[in-house]
This record gives sequence, structure tokens and C-alpha cells, in this order.
Amino acid sequence: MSTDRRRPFPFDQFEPRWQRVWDERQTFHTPNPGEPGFDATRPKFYVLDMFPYPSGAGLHVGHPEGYTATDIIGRYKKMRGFNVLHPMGWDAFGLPAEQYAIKTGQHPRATTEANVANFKSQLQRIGFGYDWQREVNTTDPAYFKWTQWIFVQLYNSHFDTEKNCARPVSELIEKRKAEFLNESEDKRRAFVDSHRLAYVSDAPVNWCPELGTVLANEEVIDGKSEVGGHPVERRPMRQWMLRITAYAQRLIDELDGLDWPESIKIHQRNWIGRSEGAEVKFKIADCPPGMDETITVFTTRPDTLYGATYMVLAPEHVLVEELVTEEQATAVEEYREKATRKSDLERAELTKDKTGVFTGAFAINPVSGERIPIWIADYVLTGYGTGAIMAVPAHDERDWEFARKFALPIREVVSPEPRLALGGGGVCDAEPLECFHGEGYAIHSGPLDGLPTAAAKAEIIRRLEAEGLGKKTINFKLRDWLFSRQRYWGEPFPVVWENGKHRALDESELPVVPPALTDFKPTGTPEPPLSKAKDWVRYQPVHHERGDDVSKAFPLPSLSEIEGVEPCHSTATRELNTMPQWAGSCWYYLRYMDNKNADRFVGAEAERYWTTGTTSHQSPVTSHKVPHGGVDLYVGGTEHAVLHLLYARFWHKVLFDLGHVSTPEPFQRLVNQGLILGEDGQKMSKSRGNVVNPDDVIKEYGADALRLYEMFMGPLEATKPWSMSGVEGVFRFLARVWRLVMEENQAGEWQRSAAVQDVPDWEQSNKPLAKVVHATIKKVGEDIEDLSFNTAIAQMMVCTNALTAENPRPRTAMQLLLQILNPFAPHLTEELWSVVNPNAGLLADLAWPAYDPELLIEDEIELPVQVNGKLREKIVVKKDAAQSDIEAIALACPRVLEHTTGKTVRKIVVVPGRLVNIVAS
RNA sequence: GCCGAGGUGGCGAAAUUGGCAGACGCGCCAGACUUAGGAUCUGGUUCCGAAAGGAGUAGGGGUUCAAGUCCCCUCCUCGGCACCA
Repeated sequence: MSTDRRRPFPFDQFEPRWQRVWDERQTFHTPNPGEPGFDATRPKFYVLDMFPYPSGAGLHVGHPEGYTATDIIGRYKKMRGFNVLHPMGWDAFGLPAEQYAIKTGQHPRATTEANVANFKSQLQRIGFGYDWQREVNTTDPAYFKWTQWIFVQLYNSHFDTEKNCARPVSELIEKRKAEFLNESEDKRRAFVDSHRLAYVSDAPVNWCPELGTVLANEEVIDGKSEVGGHPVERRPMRQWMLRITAYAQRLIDELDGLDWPESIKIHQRNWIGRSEGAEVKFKIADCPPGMDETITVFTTRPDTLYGATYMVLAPEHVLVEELVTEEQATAVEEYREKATRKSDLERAELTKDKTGVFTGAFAINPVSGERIPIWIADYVLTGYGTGAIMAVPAHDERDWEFARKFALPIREVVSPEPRLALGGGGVCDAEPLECFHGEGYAIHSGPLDGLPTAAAKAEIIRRLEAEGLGKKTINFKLRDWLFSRQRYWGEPFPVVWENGKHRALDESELPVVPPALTDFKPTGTPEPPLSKAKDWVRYQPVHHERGDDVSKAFPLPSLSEIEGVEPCHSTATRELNTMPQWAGSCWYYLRYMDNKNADRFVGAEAERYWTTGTTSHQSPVTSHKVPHGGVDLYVGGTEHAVLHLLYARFWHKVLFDLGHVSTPEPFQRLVNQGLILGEDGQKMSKSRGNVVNPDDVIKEYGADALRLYEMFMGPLEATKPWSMSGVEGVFRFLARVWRLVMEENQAGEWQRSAAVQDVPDWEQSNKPLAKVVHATIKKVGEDIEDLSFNTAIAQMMVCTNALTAENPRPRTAMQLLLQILNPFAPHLTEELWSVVNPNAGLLADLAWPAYDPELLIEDEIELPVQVNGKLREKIVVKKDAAQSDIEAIALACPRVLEHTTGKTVRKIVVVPGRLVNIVAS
């Protein structure tokens, strides 16, 4: 392949030039309310990309897919007269940077800076109209100061279940003081600490020895770490947790007003996993004196209580030790030992084969009075419900399997058909042949007999509540968010410990900057790497003035600085954990609105304007059923369907409750771009060698071709394979557009084509052309609004093909095409615009053209004629022809006659403007 | 197993929501211009058939004047979840 082959158009020259022009003129900078150049009369549009993690590998062609879509929207909305907020930034804390740093011996700050620079230059080469003045970086102290500040807000808040929202803990303290006048300081403190939205817990966590950190449940897949696939084991550790479960119901309910794909909403609802049921208390039989004599279970099928023939506790259940009989002690101890050692992977692998051990103890079924054995088994999870179940083997697959394996009794209490009249019944005679877990009618259930499942549930709950044996309950699968990591490259907690008690730092002490460690390897123990910074660990108060520039507060390691630290007399030590990578991405969309604010995480006025569109103060949005406001369009991959989107919603709601933001939800509309596969139809990966680098595409075909192909491949949301010949297709299209305007002279130089001429009144003199051009303006505008970029491009190809055939080519027709193609191919169109319409300013600053509907109206239309649903003929009729005339013309067609002679015409269907169908037999 | 998204030419895909199936692009075929063509332009291209015609949107059934689109059943692909009582 010859590299000096002449390019069909000189994109390599004009693309960088226009990128420079946009940058110099700050074409895509949008001022905030109150800043010079801000125009309050324009509506706002906030279009957001999920910001990238700047990996060392650089961009692949999957990144620019969503980015191009938002860029087209942003440029289009700007042309439509909106104040467009379209920012970009870096999610730069995280494990890969740290691991790369460990491997290469470089400081993660250095590698992160290099990666960011690389990503940024790659994005700039694609010609995206980002407002780079609003760039954020989660590792910038001026940014994570506010991540830490938000943590402090969480720390200083509790969830008020009556008001159903977060409130300052100070309110809780006052209430507690009033309620328990003589409570000791320590007791009250313990109470308050156990109600904070950020709290410390000793619960078992997912510890990954290889990564040297704990992971959230969501980061563990099949018992292995999501990052790297290393084994994960459970062990109890002291960790920071965020009380997201308090928001479970609101996180479900407030999805309703959001303009999100239904599948993502379902995903989130399933993840939160609300289930309605009942808690039921079971008395322990022959209860030894002095111990709590009931076990509480959670069940969604309280109607099957009469069929509960045994109980199962999670191996970790606190009552196991007290319950177990002497004969069973060894077996139980062995089983519990094994269960705790077992990784989640092993538990998952053994899904089919149930295991368990009898404790030797019995409980009393509260309704039948029957003695039922109590077992332990690891199919009962300690973290869900009460960690104990009543087993109804006839109506639950798991209990069925378990009962069959250990020969426990199976009693049928639900029938798919109504078998017994209300109040009838009797004792179960034979064991059922199979497990039935659907809804039906109660049998062998005393007073419930004959009731359909829903009524039986209500009735049994009523009875249990009356006797104090149980109550209606709602349970969620969602667990609290494990928020600490044993890593170096993350936000330090703004927390110090003194005498075993934690305390959040004052805002004036933020940011807490990580120590300039040279050795940040995992310690190999649960002790975080920050423990190596002996001087840093000893807390010394540092105070920043409000509005201080803290962005320079995070130097690269310098030994002299570390040694120069004053000896500290305080006994307080810093929290050594760091925050997970999700922290920074939970609120970055807020920071973009006002990224330089040194006094607040986001200025109130800027936040109000960019989320609600108003600059005047008004009462916050309260209804959950109306649009919530916030980001107008958020585009990103489905991989963040639950984690990021759920965490960000949670933080946003807390900030909303505390009055820091104006809307209850952050992202009004969400769109997922589809995955781009390699040319082989496989997922792109280094190991498959099918990764396409956008830089290579730009080098060969230019940025506009890359952008256009990304959008032409297919619907934004679809998964679709890359194709280099497809790139060539759109590249040829761009070359055709180029040659509409340009031609080569004898010297081989490009100059304006002689065919481009001013043709006065061309729209009247050339109706067919005018129709195509105006139909294209209409369709492209509509398609952009619908995010149907592929069909918009197809229409512009049609328009281009029509223009190619014209000579002369009316200059204003060309200009219209350039205007609507501009958001897609901004460089080429600016270049041609400067040729066709010099001194007219930047195309990007122009308004979107209007189409003339008059020109789209046809005098005559073509109608297909079907006989018995089969196309036979096409007729041309006047637009407003009478139905009877159309029928007559249709019936008279020779091809129609061929198929109707000898038959009776039963019916003629005329759909005005659409078709004619003649029914004959 | 459960949840979700899909299945349309040789390929990527369109189809005003029930109204001409295959727009647009790739590829392929033919022609034009050319010393040349992996450039450009013009035309053709769902399948079977010489044609008339027939068949056709994963497969089967149904509703309808009319179904890619609506309803029922079956199969396949991809993504996610997976003992949540």
C-alpha cells in the first residue's frame, strides 16, 4: 500500500486546524449564570458522558461511540439555541493505576497524569466540542476535598424513618437526650454511631488476599474479584459502610419519573430486591433457662406455615452455639468451620448439592404446635432476612431438595386447584410427588383451608400479629455499601481515631491528602498501605482557609518533606483505609457545573441552573412522579446499570435531603450505547488481537470519518461489529461531499468547484432538488432528537447523491447540507463552509436551518394497488383525489383486471395516501 | 433456572408503528472515462424462475382486507443475575 497516495480530501491538514480554531475561540465554552457572556434567555441542556478511567492502553473505538453521540447532540442543541453543558473529566483513582505503579515502580500520580494527557489528546483529535474549562479529575485535591466533604455529610447524618429522609445527627442527639435523660455519654454515642449514614461495622467482608483489599459484594463475581479474577474469602474486618439500605424504597419508587431504558430500571429494582412477607417467631422446644427462647424467620409465604416441617439457620447464626446439643456439637462445629472457610466460589460451585447438619435442637411450629428439628445449612444466608428460615419442602425448591436428601417430612399445604372448602381440611395423608411453588389454595392448614394464597397470607399475618407471634415485613436484597478499601490510590477518609473512637474532620481540614509514599504495595495483611506512612498516620491538625487553592497540595514523593515533619504530640491517628473508586464518580456531574468553586462542592446558583433550568430560587422538586430535572441526557454503557448509577442516585438523594442540591434524582434521561465488537464479531480484547485504535482510523481516514462511521454502524444502543470497509464507505461519502464543493485544478490543487453557483430562487425553479434538501433538513433534525444517527446519515447520503447529479449546484443548497452535516462531520463542513461562504463566521456558531414544509407537499402521489393483499400495480393520483375516483382508477388498471376478472370484487380498502387493496374472490 | 435484549439479503442495517419488505452503506456484477485503476461516474443486485409468476422477515399456529410489526406456542443467539426464603 502506498503511503504517499493522494488523499481524496486533505483531512489531515484541515482537521487539526479547525480543532485549533475551536480551542482558540473557546467555541464550546459555556459560561455559568453570572459570568460574562451568559445568556439567561436561552434554555439549558446538560448532556453528559460517563467519564473514562484513563488506562494506560488509551482509547479504543468503543469510547468514542457514546462520546460522538453526545457531541452531535451537544452541537445540535447549541445550534438550536440552548446553553449546552457538555463536559469531560477523569475517573482517575483506582486499582489498575496502583497495580501498574507497583509493577513499574512509578508513582500512580505520575502514570495517571501521563494517561490523562494521552486520553485528552486522543479525544481532542476526534474534534469533540467539550468545554475543557470544566474538566475535572477525581485525583485532584481540589476535587477530592469535596468527595471527602460529602463523606462528612454522610457521617453527620442519619436516616429519619418518619420523615423518610436524611437529617443531621444533631437532631437525633437532641431527640435522644430528651428521651433518655440519664443516658451516659458513651451509650448515647454508641446509639448515634449506629445510626449514621456512614458507620463502622465488623461484619464479615470479601477479602481478596491477592489484591490486598476488601471488595464490595458487587465487585465479587462467582467468588472471584471482578478485577483480575482472584479468589476472595470472607473474613470479619472493621470497615466503613454506607447505609444505602435506608434508601432502598426510595431508590425503587423514584425510578418511576425517570426517562431510562426499562431494562435498566428492572435491573435496579431486581438488585434492590424488595420482597414482602412476614417475620414469624418460633419457640425453641425444651428451652434451656436464661436464653432467648425464640427464633425469628423471614418468609414471603407465611400462608405455608402449616407446612413448615423443619427450620434452618445460617451456619453463622448467633443462636447456633446456644442451641446445639452435646451429641451434635462436634458435627455442627465442623460444619460451621468448613462453611466459614469456604469461599463464595466454592459455595457457588456446590449449588446443586445441599449440605447441612442437624443441631439436635427442636422448635415449635407456632400454628400446628408440632416439634420440628432445627438444622444449619449454608444454603441459608446470614445476610438476608433474619438468617433463619422455616423450611416448607412441599412448596420451596431448595427446601424440597434438602428434605429429600436428609429424609425430612414433606407436607403439602397448597394446592394448585381449590380442593377443599373453606374451613374443611384434615391432616396430610401422603407426601406430594413434586414441589409446587406457585400460588394456589391452602389445604391441610386449619383455618386457612380453601383460601387462595393472597388471602391466606393476609389471614395468617392477621392471626400472627394478634398473638404477637409475627408481623408483616418487607425485606430487601440490597446490602449496605462496603465503602473502605486497603489501597493507596484512593481518597483518604476525613476521619481520625482517638481512644478507639472515630471523629470526622472539620471542613477547614479538608482535603486530607495521601502521604507521599514511595512504597505503597499492599502490606500482605489487612493493614492498609497507608500504615507505612508513620508520620502521616499521627494526626496533626491542618487548617485551610476557605477558598484556598488546594490543587497543588499533592506533591510527588520527596524525602526531605517527609522527614521534615514535626514530631506530633497528638494521640489521634488517621483512618488508614481509602475510599473505593465509585466515590469520585458518585458526584462528578455536579462538579462540572462549577468546577472551580473553592467554597462549595458546587455553587448553588450554578447547580440550580444546570439541573432545573432556572436561575431564580424556587422550592425544590418534591413530587417523584414528575420529571426530576438534573442531567438532560446521560450516555454510557450498561456495565454501570446498577453500581455507579445506584451509588450516584443514593449520594444525590442524601445531598437533596440535606438541602445541597435541587432535585431528588441526578439523571433525568439515560441512554446505553451498545458494545462495539471486533471485526470477527467477538468482544474486542488485547488477547484476541481485534482491538481497533481510533488513532489509526484517524490517521487513515480522518476524525470525521471515524465519527460518522461510529454513528452509521447501526442504532446507538445495539451491539455491532466494527468493519473497516464500512469506514471506507462513509469516508467515500465525505469525499463526495468534498467534491460537491471542490475540484482539482491543473496543478492538482483543490479549489472551489465551478459548478457551485448562486442560483436565485432555486427552490422554486428546481422543485425536486428543493424537496430532497428540505426533506433532509426535516429528517436529520428529527433523527438527531431521536438519537437515530444512522438514518440521519443515510438521508444526508441521499441528499448528497441528489446534489452530485446537479449542475449548476445552488450555493445555498450546499450551505444547507453543510449546516446539518456539521454536528456529524464538524471539520469537513467548517472547511467547506469557509470556502462557500467566507467571512460568515464559524458554522458551529450558526443556528440550525429551518425547512419549508410547503416544499415537501406533493401535488400527485403514487399509490400501490393490491389485489388480495398482493402488490399488482402502482397508480398516480392527485393528492386530494376522491376515494371513488381512486377506486375507479385502481379497478381499471390492466394488471388489476388480470387478477379480478372472473371474480367478484367484495371490498375495496382505500387508505388515503397509503395504498389501495381490492378484495376479490 | 430466572430476568433482559435480540433473530430481516452474501454483510452492517431501514421500514412514518398494522399499509409497497430490504432505504442508506459494504460487497458483488455490468458499463463509461481512462496508459492504468484498489480513483471517479452510471446502472443492476432478496431468493427460485428464461419469462409469466411464485416464495420470502428463526419455525409453527392465530387475529385482520392487510402482519417484520399484534396474540399464543417452539427453537436459537447475546447480555445480566444466580440458593435472597
